[in-house]
Amino acid sequence: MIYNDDSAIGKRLRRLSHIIDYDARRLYKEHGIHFEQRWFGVINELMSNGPMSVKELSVSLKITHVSVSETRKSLEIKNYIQSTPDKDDARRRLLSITDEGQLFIKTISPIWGALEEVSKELNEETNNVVQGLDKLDAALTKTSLYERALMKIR
Amino acid sequence: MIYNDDSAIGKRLRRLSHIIDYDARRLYKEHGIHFEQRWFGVINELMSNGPMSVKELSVSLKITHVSVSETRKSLEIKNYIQSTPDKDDARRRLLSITDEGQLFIKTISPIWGALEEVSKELNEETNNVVQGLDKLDAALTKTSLYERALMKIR
DNA sequence: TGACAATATGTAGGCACCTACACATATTGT
DNA sequence: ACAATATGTGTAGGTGCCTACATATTGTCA
Repeated sequence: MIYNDDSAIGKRLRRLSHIIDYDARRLYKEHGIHFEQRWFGVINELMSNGPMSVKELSVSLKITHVSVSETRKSLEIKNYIQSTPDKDDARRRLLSITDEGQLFIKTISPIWGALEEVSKELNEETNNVVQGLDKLDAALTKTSLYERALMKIR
Repeated sequence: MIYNDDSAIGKRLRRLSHIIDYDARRLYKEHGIHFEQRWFGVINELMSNGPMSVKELSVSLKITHVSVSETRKSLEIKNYIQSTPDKDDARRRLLSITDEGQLFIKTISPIWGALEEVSKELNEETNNVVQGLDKLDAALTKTSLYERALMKIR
């Protein structure tokens, strides 16, 4: 008996995300730029929406507040963003891009532009794999893999 | 300017693989079984092909020998597999499943069976997302994301 | 209004993978 | 035959995400 279970999907997802992350990192590196993939979402959101809290970012990026918090820290150390306590709610910190961050964005925008084109190209070459991934996301949101498996076992 | 580059693909891949890994882990856990996702490939290969070396496993699983080596160690600690030096080549270690490993496989096979069904179900609900992922893999193998991006920049 | 629940953020530790490097053993070419 | 090279495996450390837990602040309602 040879199994070919969801790890067939999970495995592919893992492999591809690592390949893409690695190649993107290499691209920045070869251009003499230190850029961490996880920065992208936060920078992009702040760029388009202005100041946002950790929680807000975690919702729109669909990752945990913990990840956002860690990313915030690394971006703040680099001085690309800053965080100020919200006066109306002392629990929240409002993150925003610094002037240095703006400069950094200018530096990397040619790379972002290139990657965006590549993204489109790849999606075309794969018969819209993005749509398939979104369907997978929706399917799992509706009924989780855990629930689905439980039903099969019983 | 709002970018929506390959991180749009990379991000989705990362998110989905984490969701799937987490849910699968939860499934084992709730059945009182400690199972690590990374074990699946190695166990499955050894099950269907008999003893294999670290290198051979890394090739057929399309992961690095380092990952296989780490997985080997954890499976060996659990006493689910054993490794013996190859007499014809002292550099190689041949990995094989132990009797205890066989028993363990019996324990988890209902779960593997369920997950396999779920996998098929999900692939149907997503218009064959697996095919899309394989196309993405092939596209990136032919011309890497790095190369593609370089061409766009110049 | 004051205890209890909800919310926002942070820290510690885990997971599955990776590269860079180190080491031992085999293979090759002159 | 033996130095140079290739191959198999292992360790150290990194990446981006996660859960579980801790802490501080805010909101709620008897």
